[in-house]
Amino acid sequence: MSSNLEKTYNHHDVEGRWNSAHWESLGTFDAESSRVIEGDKASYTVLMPPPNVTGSLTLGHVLNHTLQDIFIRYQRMSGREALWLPGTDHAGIATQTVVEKKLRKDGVSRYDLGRKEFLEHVWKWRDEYGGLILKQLRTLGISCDWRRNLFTMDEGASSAVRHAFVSLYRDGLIYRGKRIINWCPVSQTALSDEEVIMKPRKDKLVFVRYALAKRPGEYITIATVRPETILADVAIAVNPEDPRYRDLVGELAVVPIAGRHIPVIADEYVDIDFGTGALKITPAHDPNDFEVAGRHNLPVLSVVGRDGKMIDEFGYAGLDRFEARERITEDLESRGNLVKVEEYEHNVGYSERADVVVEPYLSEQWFVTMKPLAEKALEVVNDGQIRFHPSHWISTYRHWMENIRDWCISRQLWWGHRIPAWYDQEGKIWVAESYEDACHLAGTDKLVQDEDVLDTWFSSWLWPLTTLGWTGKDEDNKDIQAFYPTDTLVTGPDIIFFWVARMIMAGLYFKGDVPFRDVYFTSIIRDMKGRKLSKSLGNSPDPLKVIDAYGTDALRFTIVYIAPLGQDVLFGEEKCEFGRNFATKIWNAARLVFMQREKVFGSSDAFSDLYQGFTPESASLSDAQQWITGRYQEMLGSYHKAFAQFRMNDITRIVYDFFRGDYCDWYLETLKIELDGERDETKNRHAVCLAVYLLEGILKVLHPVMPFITEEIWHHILERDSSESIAHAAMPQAVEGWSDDMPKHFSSVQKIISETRSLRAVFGVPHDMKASLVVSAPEESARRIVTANAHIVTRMTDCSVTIEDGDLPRPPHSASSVVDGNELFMPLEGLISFEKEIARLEKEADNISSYVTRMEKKLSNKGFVDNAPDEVIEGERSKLADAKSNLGKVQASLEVLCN
RNA sequence: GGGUGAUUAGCUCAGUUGGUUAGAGCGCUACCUUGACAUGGUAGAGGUCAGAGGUUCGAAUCCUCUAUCACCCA
Repeated sequence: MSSNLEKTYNHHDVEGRWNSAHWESLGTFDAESSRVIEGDKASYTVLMPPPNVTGSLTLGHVLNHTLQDIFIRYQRMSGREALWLPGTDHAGIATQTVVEKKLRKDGVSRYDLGRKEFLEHVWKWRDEYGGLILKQLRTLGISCDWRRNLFTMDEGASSAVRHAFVSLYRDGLIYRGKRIINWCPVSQTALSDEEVIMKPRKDKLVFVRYALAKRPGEYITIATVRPETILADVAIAVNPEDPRYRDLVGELAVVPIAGRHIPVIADEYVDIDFGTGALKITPAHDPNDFEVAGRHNLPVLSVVGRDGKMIDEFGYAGLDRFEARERITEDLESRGNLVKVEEYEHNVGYSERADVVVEPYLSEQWFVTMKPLAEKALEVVNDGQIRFHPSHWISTYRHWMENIRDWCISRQLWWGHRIPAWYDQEGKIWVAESYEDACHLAGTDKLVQDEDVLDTWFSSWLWPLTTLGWTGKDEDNKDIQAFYPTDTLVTGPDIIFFWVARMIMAGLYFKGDVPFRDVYFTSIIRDMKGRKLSKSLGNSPDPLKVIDAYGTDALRFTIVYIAPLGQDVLFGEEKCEFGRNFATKIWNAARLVFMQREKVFGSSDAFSDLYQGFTPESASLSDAQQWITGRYQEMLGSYHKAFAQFRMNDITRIVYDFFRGDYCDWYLETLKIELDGERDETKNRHAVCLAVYLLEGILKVLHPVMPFITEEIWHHILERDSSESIAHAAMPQAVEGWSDDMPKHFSSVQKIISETRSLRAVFGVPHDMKASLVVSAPEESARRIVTANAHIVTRMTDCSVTIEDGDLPRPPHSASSVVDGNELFMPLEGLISFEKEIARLEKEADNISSYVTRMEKKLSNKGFVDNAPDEVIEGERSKLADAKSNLGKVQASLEVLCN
């Protein structure tokens, strides 16, 4: 006999036993293209969003990876060749920063070491610490094919990056140009627009007057939040429609401090209502000004350098830009140019990694032309080739795609994929996949490679291809044939532009097909006060500590249960009590079932022989058994439907409700009673088989969410080798029509039990006192059902049960109630103050009669009767009839009591 | 300024195409530890479904406006 479970559930034991190393050594979660190509299995592929190699496990990862694991395990159990592709990304800025910081402690800068030696340090760091996140992910019990783990800097992935760059360049979609880009003065690199976070910031709006060169004593006043860039002004612009300034257009203004003469120009870009309506134009330090300057053929002057310090010729050089701002404001005041200063709150761009204000900076950078890529990528989402869950993200995606700007992909870093572009001695650009190829093209070996590296996302956007072994060079390998396009992508909505959109572009461009079919956007996790989790707030719980305290299964279950599709999640560690309690409940329910199995079956073989061929269809079922089997079928139906609709938290809800509400609270209670009362060995054996059968079904549907505890209990159902896994068991399917055909007798028994318990409680019948219950049922069929289940009613209510036909006069001094047209009486002789019962019945009668009034009004409404569908009207009529009959019975009870 | 979403019990949230006397968990109250489980069981209290209009025989559900909050993009 498979032994019973330990008396108490210990998640450390169970989760230790079925750990990742165990399954990895067995290859349990490895997927093979041969089983798809040569076998007839359908494939199902999930791409892990590569966590940052510098990262450590967060609750966001927990939610995200749990969801991916749920999808992959569900599909694996549903018979598909399920491949989950893991990996990490090299996180250019973050990693380089971490390593530089470490070196700085030893007083060494990357420039001291030189590029080659610095990169050796980074690789060393990565080998030492980069595996942390992967190790932590394994504690989540996730079922990826770890053999295929990929790092974006691996040779295959790097080759793919070079290939992608070269193809895009040759197709004219990559170019190099001098543009205003977002510059991070701390990391000293360019950033893409997406890496800039807009944050509200309080600044001073400074009003400055510029003297007009040809009109002594006259001024034009502008408003700016960046007075330090006045030194780089090349014009003052006004709106051509603005009557205040019309006659000033064409005049020359004198730049304060700098003394330069600049023109007053007219441009529609200027907002008449902002500030004074006159705008200083500083093309080197503002992208919009840059465009204005372009339209008017104005020069471009810079006064802020790479490190955010001034580089002007007017005495501020070397000052930080914010310091210079203060100083210049003071100087403007002393020179009489300062008109006034206003407090001003506006949105300012900060660099994502270093959290400093980005500086618009004019420099030579590499860009990807996005428009042609975006058009196709938008099309496949618009026409449903790729589906978003929840679908409202389509609008955000569309908006971005329709207003897309070119992607700045060069970074002034050392850690990353070096741009495969070389310059010859004339400065001509040669783009090729290798130095040799470039020399060949250029006809010289005197080439110098571009110093910059590519944006990390330039490798991430190839992730659906590189994880399957695409290097850009070969024909499709077997993995690509079998597993591309992938199926489901689970990711946070915060990287919809960074990653999701760009992968779609890359998939279409390089492979001619979408990279995935469904994108599930996860919830964003916040703390109990609704604040974003952040290290600086100290409000992000350490998932490993939560796992230690509550168990992985508990955390996984809880976080999915509380994460509704498309809404933020408020997480507090203590919420995991919910999942932990649920796990304990499962454990204890299984123990009960196994105890009963031990009692009924003598030997392991006897049980296993009967159980292995057992189906509910093959047994003759009691009312309770029919009912629970029907409920099980309904549960399976809604479970699979929820999966098909990506309603992941409903899945946990559906299983939870069935298990607790139906299986434990009702069915297992009746099982105990039936096994106690029944002397028929065959019936008992069938009863146990059904209980185990349903338990096994529950374990299977729960397994994608709680892999550990379900594995453990599954191994106690039959003797199974530790190399076997429930992960490869077949997912149960609902039997068509089962629950429609099954009589629902037990439902009325449940109602009688609940009502009787309620009567006992409301009247305070002492729990240790056996009461008696009289069921007066007018229908013969109802009497039959109650009779058949009388022993269950008795045990579950602590009442002796008498069944009478409907003519029974009310027993004296009885509490009463009505269920499905049957009257329940509970004689309270000598126990209870009757006022209490009278009060209760009066309240009840009030409720019912107000309901009756409403229904009568509704049904006498001509509009309703004429317009509503017949079955609705029928339904309302029968509700009214039921209510009236209940009301009559309650009133009769009242009369009896009052007399 | 443009867009997206939210507002239901003290708290966190369900409520599937309009047709229930609006549900759950946590918390609260009362009672219950002899054999699965107190990380539990049974019963109970608690809601004008943000506000105002509208559509409809009928609105938590559809429409409009308002308020508050959150996020995204300028």
